[in-house]
Amino acid sequence: MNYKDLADLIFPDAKEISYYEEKYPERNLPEGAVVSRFAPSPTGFVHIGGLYQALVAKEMTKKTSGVFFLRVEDTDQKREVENGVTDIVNSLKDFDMSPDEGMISDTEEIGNYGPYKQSLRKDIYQAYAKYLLEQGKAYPCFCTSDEVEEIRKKQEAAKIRPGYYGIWAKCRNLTVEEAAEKIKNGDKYIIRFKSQGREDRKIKHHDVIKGNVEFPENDQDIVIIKADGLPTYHFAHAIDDHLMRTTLVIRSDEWLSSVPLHLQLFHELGFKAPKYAHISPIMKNDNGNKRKLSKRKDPEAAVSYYKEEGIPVAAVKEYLLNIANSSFENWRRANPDKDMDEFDFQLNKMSVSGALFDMVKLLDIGKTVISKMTAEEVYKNALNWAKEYDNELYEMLQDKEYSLKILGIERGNKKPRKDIAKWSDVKNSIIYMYDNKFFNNEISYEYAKIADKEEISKLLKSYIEEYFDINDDKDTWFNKIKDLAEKNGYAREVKEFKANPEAFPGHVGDISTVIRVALTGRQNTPDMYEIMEVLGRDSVVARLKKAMSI
RNA sequence: GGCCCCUUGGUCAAGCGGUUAAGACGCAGCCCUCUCAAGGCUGAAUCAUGGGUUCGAUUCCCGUAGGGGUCACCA
Repeated sequence: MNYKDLADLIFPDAKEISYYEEKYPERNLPEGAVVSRFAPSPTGFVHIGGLYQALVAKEMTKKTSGVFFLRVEDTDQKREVENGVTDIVNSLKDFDMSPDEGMISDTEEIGNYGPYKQSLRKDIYQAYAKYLLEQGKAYPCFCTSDEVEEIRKKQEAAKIRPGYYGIWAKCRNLTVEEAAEKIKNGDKYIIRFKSQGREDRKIKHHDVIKGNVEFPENDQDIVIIKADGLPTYHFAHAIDDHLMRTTLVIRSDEWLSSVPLHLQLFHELGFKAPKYAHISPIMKNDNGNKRKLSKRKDPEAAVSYYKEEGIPVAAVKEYLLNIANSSFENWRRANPDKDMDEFDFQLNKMSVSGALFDMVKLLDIGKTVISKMTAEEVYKNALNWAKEYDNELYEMLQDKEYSLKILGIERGNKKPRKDIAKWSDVKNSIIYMYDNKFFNNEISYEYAKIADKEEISKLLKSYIEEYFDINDDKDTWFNKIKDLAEKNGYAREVKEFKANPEAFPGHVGDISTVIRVALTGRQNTPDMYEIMEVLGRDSVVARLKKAMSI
């Protein structure tokens, strides 16, 4: 009995690997095209770090006219979550990052290199496991988890490196006959890789982001096929990224220390290894310590959070791109109106250490992004968001024509208004413009310098009766407010007041504040002239009269 | 603990043997201004630490400290 016989005994039905090698040929792509992927596990919501990786992969493939595909790594059925795949697909879609190839729904996929769901690739992994078995590069291991645990305890007690390797790898030296007998006996087993590595030798590796790194060789006989017949991550990674012809593996840097193993696997399998780019995770400050953004503790770790909060998709992507290549923001300043895809993304410019997540900066980008949109675009996005997350806003926006006018205030000019960072800000910034909201809500008129009720009433009455005309142009309109100020003993100009503050009870700005508060219930608003224009004569008068009556 | 990686203002960071050590967010002040948001200007604030190497170290080397990762039939 030889290795081949043992392999046949274990995987009698597996195909020859040449079948798969022919089925998934080299891709026919232009020189330098990058094939990369996003390969998450469907274990819950998509993490912002995942989106970050996907964005980087997408940038690299787009830049080189390559292929970006989505592969679902569902080899751990215990951890799998309902709708896991759908969540992943939808999250990518939400950020306009759908893959060129791979899963496009829970069950559908596009592309010629599938299946793109690992649980559907069992026969492929087994074929390659059989191939390794035939060559004596893998072997069945009959150790129970208790036994493996036992070994580890001994190692710990003796203070030696833990693991299943060398002399500790009990099943490694079982003869083919012994193994076959156990199998025929019905003993449970898994398949291990028979490592030829030596811990006292180093391997050098160049990571596209981390640069040159040096590790001891891998000498662990890691599991490649689990008891359920599915592969472990390491084995699946080697098989899939080879067969799917991945040229660049972009993944979180927690994988960096597995590189020696992966390289070894590629080598023993006769595959050409891809390039690796290990990305530093996005961190968070937790009582002075940096830690990864955590699914459990940090709501902002979930990409769904950004959708719920209404943070614009473009803002999230630009922020992420900014973390990835800090030169992006300089480029953005120089090219405020270009599409972010025109930025020349450089993988090797990525930071080797993890960045702290900065919500304040993200929101600042959000403000800029929204300030550059047309009223129509703001309307569309806000409506879209409100439909799902804010009924009241959704109702308000039903009057499209009027909403557009409000959203158009101080927009589209050279220095557009920059006060909305996310869609959930919209309601608060426009609600007072709707008469049905304004008159039906309790208004707390908080005046500032001029706070005497009689004085306010007098001023407002005078303004309505003697000055206010909805048809005035802006200069006339403001001159009239100045007239109003002057007539009542206030300084006509702010400068005049500042030069001689004792001479006046206040100035034109204070008068404006009185009108503004009466008109909107707020001390701070966008340009009051535009507000009056949008509100229209009747509403302005009604509002001012209401304020007088209180 | 072993192995590996990292360390420039509060944050993201440029830098790659000689610089007044960019820029952005945030912060403070001023200007503009009918308020606010912006915008303009100005400012405070950084090379973890100890040794080397060198005419000269933020930059190169070693140590120390701190941080992160990894050591599963999880990915």
